[in-house]
Amino acid sequence: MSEVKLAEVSMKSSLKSVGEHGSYVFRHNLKITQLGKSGQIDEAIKVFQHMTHKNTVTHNSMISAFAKNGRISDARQLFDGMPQRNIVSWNSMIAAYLHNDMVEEARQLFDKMPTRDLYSWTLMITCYTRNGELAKARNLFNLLPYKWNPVCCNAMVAGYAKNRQFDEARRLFDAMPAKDLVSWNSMLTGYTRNGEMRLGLQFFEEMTERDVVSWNLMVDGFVEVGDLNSSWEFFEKIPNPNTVSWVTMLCGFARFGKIAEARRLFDQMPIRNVVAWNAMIAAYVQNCHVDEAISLFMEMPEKNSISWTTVINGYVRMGKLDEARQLLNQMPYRNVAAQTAMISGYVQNKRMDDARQIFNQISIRDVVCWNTMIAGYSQSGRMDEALHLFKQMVKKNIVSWNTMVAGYAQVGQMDAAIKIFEEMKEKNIVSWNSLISGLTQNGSYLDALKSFMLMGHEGQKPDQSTFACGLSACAHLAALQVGKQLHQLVMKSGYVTDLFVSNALITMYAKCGSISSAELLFKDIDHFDVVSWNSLIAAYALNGNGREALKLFQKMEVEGVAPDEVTFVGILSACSHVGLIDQGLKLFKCMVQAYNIEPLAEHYACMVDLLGRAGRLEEAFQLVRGMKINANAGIWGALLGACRIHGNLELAKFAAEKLLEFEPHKTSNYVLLSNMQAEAGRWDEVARVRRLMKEKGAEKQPGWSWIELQNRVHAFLSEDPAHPRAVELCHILRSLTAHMRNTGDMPLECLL
DNA sequence: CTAGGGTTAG
Repeated sequence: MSEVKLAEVSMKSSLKSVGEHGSYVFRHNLKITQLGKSGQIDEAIKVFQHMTHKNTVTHNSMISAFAKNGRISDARQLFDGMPQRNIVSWNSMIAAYLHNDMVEEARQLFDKMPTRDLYSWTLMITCYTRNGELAKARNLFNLLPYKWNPVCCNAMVAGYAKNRQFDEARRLFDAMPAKDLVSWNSMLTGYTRNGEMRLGLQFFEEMTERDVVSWNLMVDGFVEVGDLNSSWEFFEKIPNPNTVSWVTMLCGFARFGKIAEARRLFDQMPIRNVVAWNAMIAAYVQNCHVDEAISLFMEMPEKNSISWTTVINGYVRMGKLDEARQLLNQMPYRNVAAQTAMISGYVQNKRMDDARQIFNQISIRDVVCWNTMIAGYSQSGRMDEALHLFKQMVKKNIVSWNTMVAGYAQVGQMDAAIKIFEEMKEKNIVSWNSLISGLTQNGSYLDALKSFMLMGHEGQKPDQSTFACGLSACAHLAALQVGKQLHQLVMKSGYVTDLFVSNALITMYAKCGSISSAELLFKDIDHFDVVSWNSLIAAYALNGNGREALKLFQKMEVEGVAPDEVTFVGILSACSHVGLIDQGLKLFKCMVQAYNIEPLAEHYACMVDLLGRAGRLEEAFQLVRGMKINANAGIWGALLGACRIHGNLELAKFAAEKLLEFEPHKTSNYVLLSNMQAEAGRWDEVARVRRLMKEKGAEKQPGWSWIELQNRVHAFLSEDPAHPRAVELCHILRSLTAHMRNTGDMPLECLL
């Protein structure tokens, strides 16, 4: 009721202004609309602010101008502060949200608005279909009194078609009493944008009337599926190609590296607008011709913010950060996209302080900008700063959440990662993969597999990354049966050809001791990479088949595949396991001299192990002392182990002390040292080590063990009374230990 | 001033 009155008042006031200042207001309203459409938002604001008389239409025009330039919060502020609102004001604000992908806000406004018209309903239907909520869109559509209005109907057809509901779209399309060109093109868009070019072509031939949009859709559709020949064939047949047609074809060439063809098109174009110039510059940037991009940028008559952003991105891609920064500084109206490109450049080069400086300059930041910054901090391991920004963010999207999960996982803070993951309202495949890969990388293999299962229950299908992580977890658990099941799933899913997956499969079979399956898989791979070779080499090394590992290494050299640092970790450990001391030393030398690979801590650990096992402790120690890099726990652990075997107490003490600097909480290190002291009868030292252990707060870490039974992985915590069959288990274990003692097989813990 | 297809470029 009150709204009707309000509308009347608004009507009266606008009639009044027509009388007194009519042409003045009308002129300026039009100006605002034009400036808004052409991207000159600052000019539009100036006109708005200087107007002496404004009416509701003035405000509505300004809302649309803001919306078209991404200034959604300004639009809303204006909407909220308007003296009077009519139905167009509401519709314009809903449209503003729709065009800025803020479907939820649009819906809230739609629910609140006092009266609705055809515009409102059509807007909302589009909102729902953009969000994939087709049922809700259809419900609205069915309620409409004027649903056979072609505009409204087209919105529904387009919604179905874009969401691959071709049958529903077609049914509605066929039922339409009055079809226009947009109706036909709406259907066609569904096919071409979804890569269904067979159906698209069929439909295109059915069309009684076509315009340049229809043709452009076909050209772009063929580009999308990588069929450049058909694309070109259609492009040449377009009766009156417009700039969009030319640019679409140009981009098609650029995407497939045909830069000369793209340039030829650019030169032949009858009209070159800013978009065309930008497309050509982007074509050069995509194909790493930054110099050409720059010279074209200099030449172009009129530059917009996209032109600047493209060349800045070009420099960033080539790692020329200073040049990029210079351009950014020269840019007349710096926008978020350009600034974000710069931030992303700094982030990639771990220059977080420079990135932060740019970030702080930006007044209105978008999600991408925030996410880039957060990703930068998490990739640098600065999770506190990442979290600080994350909490400050008002509008987070799924990428923001995923970045945090991955960041915490990377620095080993899995509790924090899980907490963020569980707080997520919406999860996608990346969210799950971040969690599962985090669990795998941090040694929680069982939880990784559990999450893999849970993901399936929640309706998310695994992709190549999920499979690679799941298989890696199986490898570490030596869970052959579960691994085989994953293999089955991989084959059904069609990811068998993925190199990461194939390599993970090889490693899984190898670590589960099924070396023949690993070999079989290796033979089946079409295009292997160095990782495939490494996987099988490591497989042989792990299974004590050092000679086979070395043979494979030779074969790899014969086939011209350059080994990398991981390859050498594999073959050096193979040599160590089999006791090929001289061979190992030779290969180590060869790695440095012939392959120019700087030895990593892992390589030194292998060498220490190799020399240590052979009793050449002094040599091993000299090797460690001569290293350019810092020693790590692996190296000192290997040395300590060797000292243990050969009873060198002095060196053991030294190695143990170093080792405890890295792993002060690991009980087994103290136990090893204490046992050695005990064997030597140094009881005072034994007591000292025990004391040290208490001081450092090292506690006995519960040992997890696992076993596969009937295709399920069962986990056991040592001294776990909670296990339903603990008593039974202990009984069996005791008899097994006794049996092993009798037969001479010593259980592991008796060796310590 | 607000709604449907196409807007190709960052």
